[in-house]
Amino acid sequence: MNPNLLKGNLDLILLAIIEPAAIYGSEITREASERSQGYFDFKEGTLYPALHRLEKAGFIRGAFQYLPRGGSPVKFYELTQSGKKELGSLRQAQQAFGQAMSRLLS
Amino acid sequence: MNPNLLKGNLDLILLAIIEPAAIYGSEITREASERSQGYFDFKEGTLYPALHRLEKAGFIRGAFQYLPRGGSPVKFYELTQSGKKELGSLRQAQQAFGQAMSRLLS
DNA sequence: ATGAGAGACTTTGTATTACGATGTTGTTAT
DNA sequence: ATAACAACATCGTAATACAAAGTCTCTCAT
Repeated sequence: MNPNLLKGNLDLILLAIIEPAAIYGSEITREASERSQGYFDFKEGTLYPALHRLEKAGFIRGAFQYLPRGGSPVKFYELTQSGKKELGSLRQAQQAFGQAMSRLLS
Repeated sequence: MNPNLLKGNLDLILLAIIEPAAIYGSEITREASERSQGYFDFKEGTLYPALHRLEKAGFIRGAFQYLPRGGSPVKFYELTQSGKKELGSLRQAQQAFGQAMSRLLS
């Protein structure tokens, strides 16, 4: 996979995955891989800095929490109000870009 | 427009525009803008380095040529054989990425 | 109790790339 | 001759995916 194709789309993907319910890091990677039928496989160096970026921007909020199955606490992320707005914007931007691309390539 | 969305797609766009017939720099920008109904507006600092990169990679071949209407000679680019292959690969990669994205976002 | 191991998270450094800004060159018009 | 212009070139910067290495906390077998 061309890494550059992901640029600018990663935030959208992450926000979209977090949107329906709070979820933690590693699960995001699994979810992304599952939903895309194995196409996406986020590396740790990709995922975590991106989550931090989104949290710092105020689009998501993270909190450590213990899992029922035990083990170390994991960091659950959920969308903030501004994150929902951002998700809408990103969806729209992506659609516009896609349209422009398909017009251009046809 | 989010500049990052363009990352990884610029090469595809340029090769696709150059494919049908040899064309020079500024005209590529005009063509891209026209075909995308004004969505794309490549800056010089975006276009020319990208063309150089593609030329260096052997995907396109450039040659200065005079225009009928006079003026300074402009650099016409055309696709090489390997450039046609690359264009095919990029089209395919972009389609796969798009599919993965739509699956993930739906 | 203790050490090994695993799972989740963090951080650092690197390469790529779009882009703004500035400069250069050759041509034409005044 | 000078100015204006179009096309092309180049440099520095910021953003970002990613590989690699490290840390931390808990669990489990010995």
